[in-house]
Amino acid sequence: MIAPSGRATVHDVARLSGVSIKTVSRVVNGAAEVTPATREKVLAAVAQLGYVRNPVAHSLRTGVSGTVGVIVDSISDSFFAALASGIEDRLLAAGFSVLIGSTGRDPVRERGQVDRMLQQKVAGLLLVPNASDHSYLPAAAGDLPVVLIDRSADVADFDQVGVRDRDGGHAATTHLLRHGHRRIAFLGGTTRLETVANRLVGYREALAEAGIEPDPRWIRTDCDEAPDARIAVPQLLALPDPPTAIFSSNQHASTGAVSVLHRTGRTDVALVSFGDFDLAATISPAVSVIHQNPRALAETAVDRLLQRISGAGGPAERIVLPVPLIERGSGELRPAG
Amino acid sequence: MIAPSGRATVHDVARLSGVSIKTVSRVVNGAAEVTPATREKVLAAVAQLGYVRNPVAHSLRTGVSGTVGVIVDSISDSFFAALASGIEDRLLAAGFSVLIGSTGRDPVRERGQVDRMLQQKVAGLLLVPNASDHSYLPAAAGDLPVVLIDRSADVADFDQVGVRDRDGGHAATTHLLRHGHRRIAFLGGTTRLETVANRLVGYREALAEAGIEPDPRWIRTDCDEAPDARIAVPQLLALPDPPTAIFSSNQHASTGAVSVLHRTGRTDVALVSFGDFDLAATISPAVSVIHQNPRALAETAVDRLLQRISGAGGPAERIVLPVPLIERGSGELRPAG
DNA sequence: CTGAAAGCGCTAACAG
DNA sequence: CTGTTAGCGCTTTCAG
Repeated sequence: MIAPSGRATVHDVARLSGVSIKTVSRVVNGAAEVTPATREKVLAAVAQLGYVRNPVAHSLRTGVSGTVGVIVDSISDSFFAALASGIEDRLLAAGFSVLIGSTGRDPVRERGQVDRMLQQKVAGLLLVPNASDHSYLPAAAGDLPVVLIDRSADVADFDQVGVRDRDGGHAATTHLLRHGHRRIAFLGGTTRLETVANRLVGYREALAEAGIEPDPRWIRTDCDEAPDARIAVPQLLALPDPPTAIFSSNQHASTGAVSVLHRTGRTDVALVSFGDFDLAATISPAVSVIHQNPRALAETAVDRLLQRISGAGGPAERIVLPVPLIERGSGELRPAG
Repeated sequence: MIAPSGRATVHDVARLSGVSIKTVSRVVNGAAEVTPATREKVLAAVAQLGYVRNPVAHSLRTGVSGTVGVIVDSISDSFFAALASGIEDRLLAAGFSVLIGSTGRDPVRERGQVDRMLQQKVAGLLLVPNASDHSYLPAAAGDLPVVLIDRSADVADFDQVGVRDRDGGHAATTHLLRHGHRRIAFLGGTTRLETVANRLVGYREALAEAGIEPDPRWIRTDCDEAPDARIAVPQLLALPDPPTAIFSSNQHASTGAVSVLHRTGRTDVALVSFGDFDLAATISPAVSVIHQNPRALAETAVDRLLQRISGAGGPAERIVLPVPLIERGSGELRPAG
């Protein structure tokens, strides 16, 4: 007969096993100095009562909990959803619970989420920071382990794991150049996000290496969402000397671009997307992508956070993951004529 | 000068405002019986110290927290991601934090997530139950508010909010029949999930009303994921008298079906998808869907949970949301010939 | 209307 | 190696 979890307390276990509550605590927490015999007795009582440590009391006493806070732009966005999912899997395996929050890219909401999680005494924080002032973070976090994901904040004190944005932008653009394109458009969101800015730098560098000075009208940094791209792409294609290829630097712009290209029968326009998306591999032509692997990002970030939580120190580190180019067809199209 | 949140305690506030900690507690919790004058003094001290109630201590003392547990099949699945996102938005607005967990449709993992959340003393639980035994739930949950989402469990004690699965299946099939189809395939996952089973019932009923006895081979209940559908659809189309239309009862099967239809040039096959998905509206032909609105589901479920948390009783209720049919093209294709 | 004291369940000193 | 005592920050009898 197992009692409902969480009902029995250390006192119950102590009484049943005939030891003091401290000894119970020691056994439960795996402290070394307990006689095997006593340990057995306690463990038997624990099993019999179905005793589970009350995490709330534990947290109040120790000041930390078995919960990690995760803060992303949006939970429904496929990239962040995959990221959050990877994080949850790995944290669960390590015995942690996940407190989740979204910012909607609103700095005020982000701040609120951070504060809320700090109050909950999370054991660590995984944060995708917005493009905004983060000077509050070091003081707010104190010595709480924090790992920044994807983007970095404007403070240097934290571990950060991201991807080679600039390399990805460079590789995508070079790939299109190699397939004969000279007029290549850039689609992306606000360059206030360093990731976007870096992808744009990679694009510019690749063009410069090919001796190409991009027409400013090719560069659209107003495409944060799919509908933006559905407006931008037709405008690009209506230019006097229209681009024959597009490097889309985020998945939303990519899906917008794909949909409008398909709808207008312009599937001859080459396309490389930074970030994979649903159906990218199966529409025709399939979309070539720079693969920003959210699960790898998740695992790397969690592992780093767990290191920190377990006290492994060292200075703040910046881990940068490579982003392979996956050829699927759309990026290998050659310009007409 | 505001102190870092969470630092000051009731004692600090009491000392500064010259009252007892109990009075501070009363003011902070909005209890009625405090003199306006004292209240002002306390509030001033609270503001000055940047006092924020320690939720952990509060939770230990009261037995509940300001956190709600949310358990879904998968965080990365677009439907559940949208659902979780809607839940988070609405709970945040109500001042609650969100503890999230996924089950991967594994009953053991589900049980573990539920237990973990109960231990954390969540204020309520939002659960998408798997097709499995839930007899443990009533005892485990005790009087904790629980709202089931999308699917119901095999126990009757809980509120549940879902959609009209059978109506949706019926409407989708009838829609295809009206456009001249007689041979309509059903694509779906395991009928152990009541939602799938009900959609299938709707499909069968609609066919029966049209005097059609479906060929058993038209009915594929082995399509839980996109790749399954990519295998099933070509097999369906290779039948002697192949279906001219498909009712796909989940988004994954739908994306799989779409991709294989496009790749094989069979975009003449009519398709209605239960559940919307990315790009459904913008590929060609655009995919007609039965719209299973995850945000509406989220809001309804959260509202019901908040009612329960605030003590509004009443017997367990089953709330069923309608699912409109959105015509986009693929569902209005007529059979060839 | 307000305060003193007890205790939620746990862990950390400090003795024994 | 083990037990006693105190206290994390909060709410809550029960007096005043």
